[in-house]
Amino acid sequence: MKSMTTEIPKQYDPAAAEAQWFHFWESKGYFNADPNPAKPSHVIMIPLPNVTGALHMGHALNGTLQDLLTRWRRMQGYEALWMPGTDHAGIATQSVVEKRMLEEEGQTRHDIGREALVKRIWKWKDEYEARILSQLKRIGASCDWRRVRFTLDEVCSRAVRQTFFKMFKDGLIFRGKRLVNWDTFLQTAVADDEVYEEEIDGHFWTFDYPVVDNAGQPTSERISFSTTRPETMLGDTAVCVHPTDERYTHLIGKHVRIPVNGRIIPIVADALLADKTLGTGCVKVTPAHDPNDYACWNRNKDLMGEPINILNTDGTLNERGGAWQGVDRLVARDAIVAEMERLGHFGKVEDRKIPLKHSDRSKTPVEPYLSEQWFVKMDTLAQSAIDAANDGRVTFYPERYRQSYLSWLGEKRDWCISRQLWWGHRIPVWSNSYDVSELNSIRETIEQSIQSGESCDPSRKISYHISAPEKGRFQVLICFADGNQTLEYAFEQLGFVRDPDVLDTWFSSGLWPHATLGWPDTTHNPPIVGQDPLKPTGKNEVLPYFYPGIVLVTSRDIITLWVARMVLTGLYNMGDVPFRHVCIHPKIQDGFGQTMSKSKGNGVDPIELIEKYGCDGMRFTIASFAGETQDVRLPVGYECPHCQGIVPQEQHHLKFKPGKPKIKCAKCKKESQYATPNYIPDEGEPVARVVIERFEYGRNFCNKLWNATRFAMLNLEGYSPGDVDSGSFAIEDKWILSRLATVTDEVTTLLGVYKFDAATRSLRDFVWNEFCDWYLEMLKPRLRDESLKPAAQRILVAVLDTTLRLLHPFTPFITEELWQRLNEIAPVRGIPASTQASAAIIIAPWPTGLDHWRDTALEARFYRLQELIVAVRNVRGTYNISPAVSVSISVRCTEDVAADLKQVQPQFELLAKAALTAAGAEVSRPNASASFSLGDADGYLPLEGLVDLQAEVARLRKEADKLRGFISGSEKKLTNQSFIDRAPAEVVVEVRETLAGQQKQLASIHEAIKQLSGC
RNA sequence: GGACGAUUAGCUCAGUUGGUUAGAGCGCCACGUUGACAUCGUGGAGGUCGUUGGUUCGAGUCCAAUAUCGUCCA
Repeated sequence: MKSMTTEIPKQYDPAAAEAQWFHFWESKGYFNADPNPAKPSHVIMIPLPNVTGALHMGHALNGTLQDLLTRWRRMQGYEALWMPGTDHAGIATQSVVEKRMLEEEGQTRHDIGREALVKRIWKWKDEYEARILSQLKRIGASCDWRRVRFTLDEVCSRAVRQTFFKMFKDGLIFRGKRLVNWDTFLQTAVADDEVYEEEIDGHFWTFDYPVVDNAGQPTSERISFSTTRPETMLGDTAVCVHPTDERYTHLIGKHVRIPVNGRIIPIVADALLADKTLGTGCVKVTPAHDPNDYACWNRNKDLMGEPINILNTDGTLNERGGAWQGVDRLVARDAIVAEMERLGHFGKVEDRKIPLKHSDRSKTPVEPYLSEQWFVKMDTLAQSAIDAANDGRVTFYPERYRQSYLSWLGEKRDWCISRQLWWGHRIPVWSNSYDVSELNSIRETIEQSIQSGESCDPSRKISYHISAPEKGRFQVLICFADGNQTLEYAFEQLGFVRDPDVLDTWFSSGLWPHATLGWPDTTHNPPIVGQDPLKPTGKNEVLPYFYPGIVLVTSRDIITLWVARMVLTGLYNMGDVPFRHVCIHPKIQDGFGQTMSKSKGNGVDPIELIEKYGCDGMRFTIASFAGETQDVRLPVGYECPHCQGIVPQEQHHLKFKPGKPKIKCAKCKKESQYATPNYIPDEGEPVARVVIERFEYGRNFCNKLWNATRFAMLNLEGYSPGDVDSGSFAIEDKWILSRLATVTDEVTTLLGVYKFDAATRSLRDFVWNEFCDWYLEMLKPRLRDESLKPAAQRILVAVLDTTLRLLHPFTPFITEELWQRLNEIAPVRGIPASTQASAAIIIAPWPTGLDHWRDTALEARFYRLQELIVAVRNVRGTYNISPAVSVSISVRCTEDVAADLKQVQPQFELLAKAALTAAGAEVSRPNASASFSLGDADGYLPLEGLVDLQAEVARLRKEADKLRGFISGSEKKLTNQSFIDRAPAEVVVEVRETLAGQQKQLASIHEAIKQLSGC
């Protein structure tokens, strides 16, 4: 047993502990959560990371907080489930894979086809999912790994299919037109977050259109407008002026003729689109190719007629282009300018910088393009989610984020759910069109098919919609519920074709909270890795036990995209919200205030920091960031591989440059390659690795904790468990127990409202500034005294035990390591009565019921002692007295303070290297002594030969000056009649008392100055 | 353009309902390797709280305006 204590190394080795204990926890099944009627459940659904790439520090923060909460609740006795998984992330992933394919093989998706592309993306997904999950494990994530899900897996797919079917049947899904960002190079729509804006050199042309009379003949008037895209005039459906623009009011309702194609279009008034103060005040309206124009068209549909699409998918003009059909839009642009000039409708042209949206994938300009899309009707769904936040079923932390959630939902804009991609959940709708004469026969065919086959309830397998006839034809849309492949095939034989589009990624991730629990399956529990075949339960016990969850932990940018969708789909499918709390945490930025992201190339891999600072050090630091207000800025550095000097990251280091740029160390002047997501360093080449010095905060804290425990263990020789009579507690025992009780209460409360930063500070201050700096120091003499040692050991072990448990959610690995070591030396511990400690800290109970230790009066008394000791140290510092030299001190003070002082007399030597010679009201000032005053206690240090009279007087005068400042502030208040009259009585009393104390203190200092100066 | 947040010590950040002349970590200065810890200890220097105006007996804290930065939505 004794050998154990001497083996403990001086420094904590994070890598060893991390490898050992993660495996231990997982193999013991401590992460697993299963329905258990004896316990309340606590559920957190991970904000599923995209499989596009590896995780960065933003994810590490998110994961750390969820793990912290999960471990905390688990210790509190909850059946704590943290559900892991990843998102297929439609366009993002497909685009990464396509890009790589193009770079490495020169192939596009059209070269290899849908099936082959999807197969490749699955391969990519497998690789990155594995990487992501292993990163999460490295940060200590105590997810129930048996339950890991993927949005395209069987379980999630069933939920998607069922939700779509239900919505289709309920009439919530419809087809509609919408402007999308069209990539003419890749010939696909791209999402808003896949485009970036870039200024290009362009032109700003001014033309005019002739106003025509009712017969379509030109009048003498013309109306001028300017544009950067003249070719779109082929698709104009109106020109627009401001309704109060006097230049044009007489023209509103009249028409103009487009000179290049002769089409007659109306002049409309729209206050939102036209701006009197800009240019001519008149604009052309091309709803099919401009979002603002499209919005205008929506407001003025009746006046304009249908939007006119002039483009083919490859960016050439279509049949609406007339003479320019088949010509690329940019070539046509110049031709049309020339034609307008020839016809005499050209005004002028000027050069201008034009902000233009580009596709992130092809780097080519995108065209706004009107196309057919699928939508979900949002009115009632959005309202249900609004109600849930308004009536408190869903609460936001911090509260202000409720606003962005509500205002976004309040718009109730229909949700466009189709994407022209191959990677994702394919829309389960088949369509075909028929001549009106076939209407009855096709309806009959469908009805007959529904009745056929062995499937039970016909209304649950098929839902169809027949459109209103147009030009003698109508369209039939059929949505099949999951598991009707035979019917799908049968209808394909009839010529029905499945929609090629896939669903928006958020459609599936929005179902995450209930889909992962097996919904809509009511007869089986969701599958679990390692439990095969499924245990036949006859019902799904997991879903009702774990739904609804408790808290969603995420960052603010997906409140609308994801949080709102989960709430409304949860209400729609389950009839209840998916979680009660939404905890919004800060975003991680680099040293320049830019949010960390893969595309910016400024992301830092948490693994790099874990290897440098230890997982617990990383976690503790990151938890200390997670407050309610600010985002977190992390200045990054590169550690020179030659001399370990730190080169601060500069912005140019983040920009992608071809080749392998080097970084130069300012210290040793050597160059080296550096770690960046932009390239892989050469094999065997020395690399400057990423460091973030702020993480030393957590690493140092862990080392401190390690050594405090090490100290305890080195002093546990001969430890025996046993009861400790609280009557025998020394003042420092009572103090540390009172502080421990207070901190336990604080941390518990703070975690409950997701104030991780404050909880972390509270713990650090307690461990470092109270437990280590004061308590352990004061305990040293007792641990050397054989008669006092047994009780001191028991209290020390008990305090340490509780402290480790409080820290476990923050720093799981080091606390488990120390707990296990403590279990070998002191398995039975606790005060006043001792009990057998838990076999692992991860399942140890969270500290509760310590309130009876709290004693604020005692804490105040102890604070007076600390002040005294600090004052002595201050004097020592001033005179530069060597720590080897002991001084003596006498204190003039009240008898209460004297009694406390005498109790801690032995520690004075250790804490201030001062021998307390006398304490009490009768103590007088010795000659040639330095002194200090605390108001109700004055200390004297005889420093024969050490005291420099002049220096001491100067020091005291400085003190006195400072006091006078305080005093005049207090006096000023008390002589202010309005203060006396209007301030609350207790505040006035407080100021009076403060003033009295300050005056007393000043008097003591004056006395000392008087004596020293001998007058 | 709208909404929200931030602006406090050289750096990164706390500061709960307005109440002594504002705190922490890092960095800096001085001293110190005393058997838990130099990833350490002790002491110290250093901010008037972006700017302007207002409310109040009293403002870092509340209100208004303004500047700058960040984020989301247009």
